[in-house]
Amino acid sequence: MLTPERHKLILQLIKEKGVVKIQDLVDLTETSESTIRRDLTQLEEGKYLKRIHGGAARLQGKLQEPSMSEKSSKSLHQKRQIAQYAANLVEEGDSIYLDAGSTVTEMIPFLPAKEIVVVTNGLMHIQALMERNIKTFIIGGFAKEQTKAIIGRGALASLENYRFDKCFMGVNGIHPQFGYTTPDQDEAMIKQMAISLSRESFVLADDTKFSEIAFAKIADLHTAAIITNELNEDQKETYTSKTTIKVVTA
Amino acid sequence: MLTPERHKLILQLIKEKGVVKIQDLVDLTETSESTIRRDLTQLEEGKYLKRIHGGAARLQGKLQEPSMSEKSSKSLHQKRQIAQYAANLVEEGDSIYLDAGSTVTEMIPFLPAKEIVVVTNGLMHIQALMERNIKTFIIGGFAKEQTKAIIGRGALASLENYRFDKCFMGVNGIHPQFGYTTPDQDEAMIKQMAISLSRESFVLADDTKFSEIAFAKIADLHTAAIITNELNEDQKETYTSKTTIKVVTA
DNA sequence: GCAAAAATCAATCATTTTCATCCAAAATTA
DNA sequence: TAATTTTGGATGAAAATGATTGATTTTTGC
Repeated sequence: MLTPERHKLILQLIKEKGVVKIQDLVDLTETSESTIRRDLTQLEEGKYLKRIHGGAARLQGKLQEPSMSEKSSKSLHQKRQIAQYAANLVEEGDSIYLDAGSTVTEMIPFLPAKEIVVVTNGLMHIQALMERNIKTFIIGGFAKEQTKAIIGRGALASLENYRFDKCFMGVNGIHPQFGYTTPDQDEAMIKQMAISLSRESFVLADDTKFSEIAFAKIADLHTAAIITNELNEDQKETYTSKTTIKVVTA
Repeated sequence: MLTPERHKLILQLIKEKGVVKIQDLVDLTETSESTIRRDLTQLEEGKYLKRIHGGAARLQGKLQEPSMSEKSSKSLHQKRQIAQYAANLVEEGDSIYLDAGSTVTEMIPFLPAKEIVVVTNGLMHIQALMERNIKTFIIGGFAKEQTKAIIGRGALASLENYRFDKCFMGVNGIHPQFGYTTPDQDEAMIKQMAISLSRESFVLADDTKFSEIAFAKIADLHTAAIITNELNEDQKETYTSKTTIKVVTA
């Protein structure tokens, strides 16, 4: 049984029954426990389910509020610093792409409102963008609940119609060898496409993010910068040495 | 039986009956007394129940059911009635289009969740649809702030890729001569296109809505129904005489 | 009311199940 | 063919489980 088939089956079972046991999945798919475990790990990384001892469970609807721990923490402050730096890169008249993701959302309050056009696949961004009266386009496609992102074949086709001066990407992690990474292949494809449609690409990464499906090998980023902070000299070396990208400390 | 399943079962039983005996839980879950005791200890720590000698009991004190606040306005009640009627028209396996608008939003809680696919241009719908785990696609295009609708050339192009079994339209008004009306030409075009892509079309209109740019002449609706209520006999005559549409009173 | 009997309890331990990790074989791709 | 990806099995660690023990609480019989 092929990987996408198994994933689909697992998700369907979880949707129906709420929980599913690993052994049942092994029997059903006629594969090994190892394989099912890998599947579950991947699906959990993509925020499609929650692993529990003995199997997996549907994760309940709302993502919990950002807990105090995180809200007040250094992490948020960092995110905002980076976001502000990134937003200042946008010039009046620019057409930009904003990737789905919480770090990118933080950019919106700092964007120059006049005369810019924003295209996004992030449902979370829409409200904030409209409140600032920014001309906003959303790409069409499948709405993924967990990340509030538009993904899928349709989304790729929809995205193809645009060109951007700059695009801004969130990442789940940065891997020295594989580039910027995100756990979900579908989201990775969208990111890749957006980068290819953009004159300049920027990756927003706070240093908590410093490994899964690479959505852009560093070589694919023609003109790009990792916008981050508190990167130590070793890390800087690692990334800058591989290509011509800039590492900016906000 | 997996731990979360047992926990869920225990909580459900306690919710229903107020108290539950350990031995009953042992029999029901086919596990050992030790396991149930551990479960109860954990659930008590999480403040989900109170342990008592021989079992566990619901803890009183807090969460009350939703208050009176919501269920007054007659208009809302009407809208909901209509919405519920419309939602019942959707069958499992249907692919449907939901037009942007508050009346249509009301349909979502009543939709059969299984196996349906929803396409929409209504940003307001997305959250509710995703919460119900309904496969949701949004069309791409310009995000209009006032109505939280996706519109424009891009939206039309995006919409073209779909076909629907049924589509559900909100309207601003109904005009005897011009048909269903909406004030915005862009939105009207989207509506018209959706109707042309759909095997059956339904218009949701409470009687406060019974005249600007017609988005669909009655003749354009092949198979369609106005779903409304408290329509008087004169009005009924006016609309039914013009074409084969049905007027349904919810 | 009181003591014996019964039931329930927390704590501990051995067993079983599940887990992450590693490695080699198979399958797929270049 | 070589290189990469996917798979399945093996390993020891970690977690969950079930039985046992003796203490504590409740019930029973008087």
